[in-house]
Amino acid sequence: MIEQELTGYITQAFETLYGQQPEGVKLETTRQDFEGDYTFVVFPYIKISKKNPEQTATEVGEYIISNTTEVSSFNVVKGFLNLVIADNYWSNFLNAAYNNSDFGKGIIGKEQKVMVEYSSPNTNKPLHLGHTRNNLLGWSVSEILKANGYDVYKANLVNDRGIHICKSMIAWIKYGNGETPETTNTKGDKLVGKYYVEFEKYYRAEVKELIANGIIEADAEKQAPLMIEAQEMLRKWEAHDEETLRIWNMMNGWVYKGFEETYNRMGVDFDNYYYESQTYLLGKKFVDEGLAQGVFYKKPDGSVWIDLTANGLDEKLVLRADGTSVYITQDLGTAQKKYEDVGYDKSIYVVANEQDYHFKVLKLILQKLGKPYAPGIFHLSYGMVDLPSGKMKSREGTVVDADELMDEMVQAAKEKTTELGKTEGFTDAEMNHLYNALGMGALKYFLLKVDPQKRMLFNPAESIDLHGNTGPFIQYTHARICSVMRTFGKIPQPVLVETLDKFEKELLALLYTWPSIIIEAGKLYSPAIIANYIYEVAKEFNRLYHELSLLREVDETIKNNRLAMSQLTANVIKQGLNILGIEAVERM
RNA sequence: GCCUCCAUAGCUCAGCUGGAUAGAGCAACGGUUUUCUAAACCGUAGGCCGUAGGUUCGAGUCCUACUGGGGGUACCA
Repeated sequence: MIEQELTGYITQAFETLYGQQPEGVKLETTRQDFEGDYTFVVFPYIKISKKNPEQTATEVGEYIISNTTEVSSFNVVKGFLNLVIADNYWSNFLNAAYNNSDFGKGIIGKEQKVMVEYSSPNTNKPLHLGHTRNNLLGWSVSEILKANGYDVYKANLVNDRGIHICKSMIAWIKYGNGETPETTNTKGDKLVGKYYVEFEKYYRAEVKELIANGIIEADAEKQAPLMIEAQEMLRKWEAHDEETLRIWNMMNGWVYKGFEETYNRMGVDFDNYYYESQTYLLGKKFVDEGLAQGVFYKKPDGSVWIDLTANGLDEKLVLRADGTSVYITQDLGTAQKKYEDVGYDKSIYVVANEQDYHFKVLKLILQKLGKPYAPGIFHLSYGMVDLPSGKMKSREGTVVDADELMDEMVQAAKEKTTELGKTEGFTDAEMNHLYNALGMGALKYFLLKVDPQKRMLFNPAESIDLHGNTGPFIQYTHARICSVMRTFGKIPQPVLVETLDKFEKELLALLYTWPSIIIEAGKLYSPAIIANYIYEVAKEFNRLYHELSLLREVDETIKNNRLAMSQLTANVIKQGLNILGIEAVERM
């Protein structure tokens, strides 16, 4: 990388000029308004030079000019030394990157296995906007890690047992009249979700009545007959009651079929599935292990705890007095199972930030138990999605359903495409494919361009916009380049040159950073970094496209180079879009 | 109460390990097409970076306090 070479030269310059090496020399990219590509800030080093900032910068600049070939000129503004990289350096880069089919691909993760758990839905209701962010994030982070050379396993931990499932089952038994997805022509997850809401409705009515009879709310919530029934059903489930298991299997089956459809449409997939109904028992052997090691302790009632107060946390229950496991017990077991399955070096959990405490505890317990895989555990904590109307609550039905959301986005893309009327010669199938690619592109980009850690606001009107910093804008830029290439009809070949136009140089300098962008996105597990970068690339290209001619350029060398860098731009955009799960269409 | 995350333009977001005059998109206003795709490009306007201190040659970025908001602190998952 050029930056390392430059820092080396700067260190050399100090050594020769002032007889001492500066520590930790850093370079930054020069701000737009100044001339130059890289900037060295001399303020921290004037102690070494014992000269004023301007003088120091000038001397270092002169040394670099006369001792290197990469830097063609420099200028000094106050204590800032701006270095201009020679045009032929960028020309060389174009040549090298253009002929390197692996350009952008990293090797940091070579020989390392990483498991990414995401989605992890409950099977009592359909997927909504929050899951959509989770799914897209998890899938995209997996792609980023692959691009960094990791061996990636995508895992889904299906939350298929518990009181919430029983609620849907009770409501279906009581009020369902034997309805099935087939008889009602409803997606399975939607049907089950409908009964979850039904349960809540009848249950609330019962609670209200009890309160009217003078019972306080907290007690009413426990005493309501429906709740007692649900708990009874959970006990039956744990006791392997045949009829309960039959209904449970049947209704979960409906849900899985529905989820599969949604996942397919969203373009996400999994390599390993884990079911909580199977993993909830796995944690129990940890309990014995922890007790034996003295990491856990038993209270008189028989419940098992871990004291984390020394780590600034609380005491945490790991096993109930009746011997049943809790959330954390199950997750301990699952972590172990995953490790046995793939032997991961890293294990990423894509789970909302409301679980921060849980994962802190999980990792800490595994560390205390001396598990070799504990240090590799990382909770990718992402922010919730808010609506302009406030928070989403599934029990109250104020959610944005994932399927409906996708429908709306695709519909909006269809309307816009029809309005622009550029799809002459498309078959109906191609047309539908395009609407889908654009609608999903808009949705995915909208959700992924925001830093995962931040909570975000989902404004439907804004998400449907296809201009500016959006997926379709980037897709458009790609399609535009493809169109030029179709007209050109050949594969352009770059030619080494000594001088470049300002726009060409800026585009090349931006493309030059692509490999480091992939590395950074991998370190931070952030698709947003990829999204913002390809947006910059698209904007920079559109600027060049507007200012300079490609096919109309008369100088053959310049024309070839411009086309080659256009092609390289398209390649980078395509790679970036694909990492986000967005299709790079060739016509739109 | 305690813990934790967040606060940047009217709105949605960038701003890398502290560096020069804080950047985009949307919305508003104005301009660019005798066609290499205008889903584009250019311009105008819009900011005491929540408040107050501190560290530093230098702070949106680091530290402290405060204000406002989210989440957590369950023998729910």
